[in-house]
Amino acid sequence: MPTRPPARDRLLTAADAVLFERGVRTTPVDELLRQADVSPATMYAHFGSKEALVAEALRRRLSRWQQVWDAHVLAADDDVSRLLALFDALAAYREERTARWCAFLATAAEHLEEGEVADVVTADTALLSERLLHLARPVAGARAQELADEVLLAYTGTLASFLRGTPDSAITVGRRLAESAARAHLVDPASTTGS
Amino acid sequence: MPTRPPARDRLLTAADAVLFERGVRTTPVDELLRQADVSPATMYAHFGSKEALVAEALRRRLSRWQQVWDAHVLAADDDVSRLLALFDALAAYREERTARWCAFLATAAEHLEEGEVADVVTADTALLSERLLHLARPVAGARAQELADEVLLAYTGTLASFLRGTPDSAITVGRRLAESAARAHLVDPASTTGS
DNA sequence: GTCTATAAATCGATAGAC
DNA sequence: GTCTATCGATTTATAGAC
Repeated sequence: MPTRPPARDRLLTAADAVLFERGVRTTPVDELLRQADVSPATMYAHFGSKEALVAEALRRRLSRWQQVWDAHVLAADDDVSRLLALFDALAAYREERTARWCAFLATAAEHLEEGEVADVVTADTALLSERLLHLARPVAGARAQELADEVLLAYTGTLASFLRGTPDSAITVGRRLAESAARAHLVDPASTTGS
Repeated sequence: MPTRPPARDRLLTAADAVLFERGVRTTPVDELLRQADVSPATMYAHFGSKEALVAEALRRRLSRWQQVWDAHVLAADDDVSRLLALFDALAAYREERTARWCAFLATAAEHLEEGEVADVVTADTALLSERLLHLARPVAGARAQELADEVLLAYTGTLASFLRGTPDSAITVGRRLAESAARAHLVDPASTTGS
């Protein structure tokens, strides 16, 4: 018979499930403790603060998200598809993890202060910027930065669209927008200068 | 000599200045009272709750934003420019009012519950959807809905990009993305069917 | 209409025992 | 490592006087 996971894991599981659906600031520590069936003292023994628990949950999210994105980039078979794999990965990721919109942007919106949590949010943006620039290079050459900026904005727009009550169609629209941008760079002769 | 504005106006001014820069939930009523130099009792006599004050501040924002957008649409002199005036209006609006990203999306992100506040957020999205569909009609004809969706997503992406620390370049990138989408529809013969 | 003072509730974190 | 009980701070909202 299956052993019950340790308190630390139960806390992280509960945090991941509730925090980014109900909101980080909106969810009291109490709620996490109830869902994980853990006492306050145990939680503070493991993490030291709510902030630290949130940061650890976010780091796990970022790590998993990176994996999913990687897999979809590898599965794609041409340069444009690899660039747009971001949107396919998003669709897949949203099926395995629940979140109202984007855990990182949501946390950025709620936490102005600097600290451990803000660092993970920054790391997410850095990951997106670097990888998109890399993936845009074969498509747009010397103008890769421009294209990467456009794809990141379309991706960010897709995520924020969920706040407007838009259903999954936002992924389709965002992908289409990014595809238009990619094609615009493909037919542009100046863009292949650096390839 | 200038008469001091009544307490109600001072409260709304302070709310507009602080609430959407520091965050609605993050800003205590106390802070607004101090900035407006108004006592708690007076505030609750006028508005009844923090929620109601926030809602009124948001309604004023929406009203002013609509004015600015209108002016930029009227100033534009062709169909594509009128559609993209949204981004020029945003640039202008951001110079006269301070906000971390978008007052409406930020409020949507912080408030899950239904109520007065959520209604204003919904009204903002409805305003954008309806007007963009109208403005996209002359450009994309029967495919106006597709184009309107794309422009709204690019706009939403521009706003949310501010959370990533992107400076004003987000407006430029978003506008470029929307322009690509518009041009893609212009050269598409199927899109003018309904014009 | 506006004030001072305080109630009432919520929430993050700790003390001390097992 | 984990628990029960509680502290201390913060925050929304109200009571009662002027």
